[in-house]
Amino acid sequence: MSEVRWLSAEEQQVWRGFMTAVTKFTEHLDRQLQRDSGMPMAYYEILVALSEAPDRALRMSELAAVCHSSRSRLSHAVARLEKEGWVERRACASDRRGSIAALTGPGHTALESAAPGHVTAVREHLFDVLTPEQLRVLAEISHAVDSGLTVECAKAREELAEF
Amino acid sequence: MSEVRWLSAEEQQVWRGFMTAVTKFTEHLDRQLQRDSGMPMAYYEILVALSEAPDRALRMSELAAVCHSSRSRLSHAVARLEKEGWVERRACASDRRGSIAALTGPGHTALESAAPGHVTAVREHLFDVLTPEQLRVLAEISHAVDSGLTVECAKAREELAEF
DNA sequence: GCATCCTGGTTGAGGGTTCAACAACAACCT
DNA sequence: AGGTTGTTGTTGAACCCTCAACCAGGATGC
Repeated sequence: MSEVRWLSAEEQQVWRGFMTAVTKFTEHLDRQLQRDSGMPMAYYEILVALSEAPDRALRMSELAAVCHSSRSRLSHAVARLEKEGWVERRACASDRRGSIAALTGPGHTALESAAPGHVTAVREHLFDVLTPEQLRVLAEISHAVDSGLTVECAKAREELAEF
Repeated sequence: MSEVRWLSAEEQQVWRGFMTAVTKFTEHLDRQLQRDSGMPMAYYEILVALSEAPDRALRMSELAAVCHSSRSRLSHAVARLEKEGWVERRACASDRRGSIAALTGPGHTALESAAPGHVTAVREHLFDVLTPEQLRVLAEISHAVDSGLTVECAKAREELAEF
């Protein structure tokens, strides 16, 4: 084990500022969606993913990949969305293990009525407060962080594969 | 009500990339801390806040403000931390409603043993993957988003005050 | 064919968060 | 003093997520 590379004072400031902003931002979006449309953001994203898929339907595992969600989480979520009448489950023809989640009519309606408020919140609190240059860099940053984590996952898989 | 300003294709790309990165990043940190130290990140931040306070103690409401947490959440969290033996509650001398949360010895030890792993994860997946210029802009962005939300809160309070 | 392993999906328990309701106290005003 | 209002903190129910365990079904090897 090598020495821990602690954060400098400036780094701590950036770090805390970043976490504060992200926390407040996502909490704001989540609360807006919950209050105005009765669904958490994770569920909104499931509906969006389904609405954009061919036939508005996806296999559970594909849906999980698109939403960056665990299979377990998705299973619970779809159960809840099904009870709400927004999604229905179908059997998968080609693989009898498979389960297909499909957006229903009411589900599509719910999504359409939730979208304006959500998009407005995103625009007002993200796009409206940033300059084009900051947005450009934000895209870079997101990409860098994301691939940093993807590399991490690949490394973890490699380590597992060593045995 | 005016028209909804929908996101353009480029904006959607930035938005989704950003959310993906943030989600994966925070989930990674949370999992690391939970796995290696048995606490979620929210609890780590409570311990940090206490450790930096005079006498390693803070009133619940101040602690909530520092941690950007609701009073309810903090109350539940401190109850759990107390059961763990990491925090203890004391009465507040100047205000009999008040409750003071204080870091215990074991709590400080737990924090010290959790810190290296957490800081390392933050460094590896945030600071190491960004250029100094990107970090500078990230600080700007965080500040802009944060004050955008703070303005929002002030506006909400004003509206309430109109009645 | 069949044993083994892997994948897709679900389930239940445990824990964290939110929200609304509440109790206790402080502050203020008359 | 006494009533009203505001603040502090807690509680319980409902909900969501995580983790580990599990079942069913495909895939691979012999």
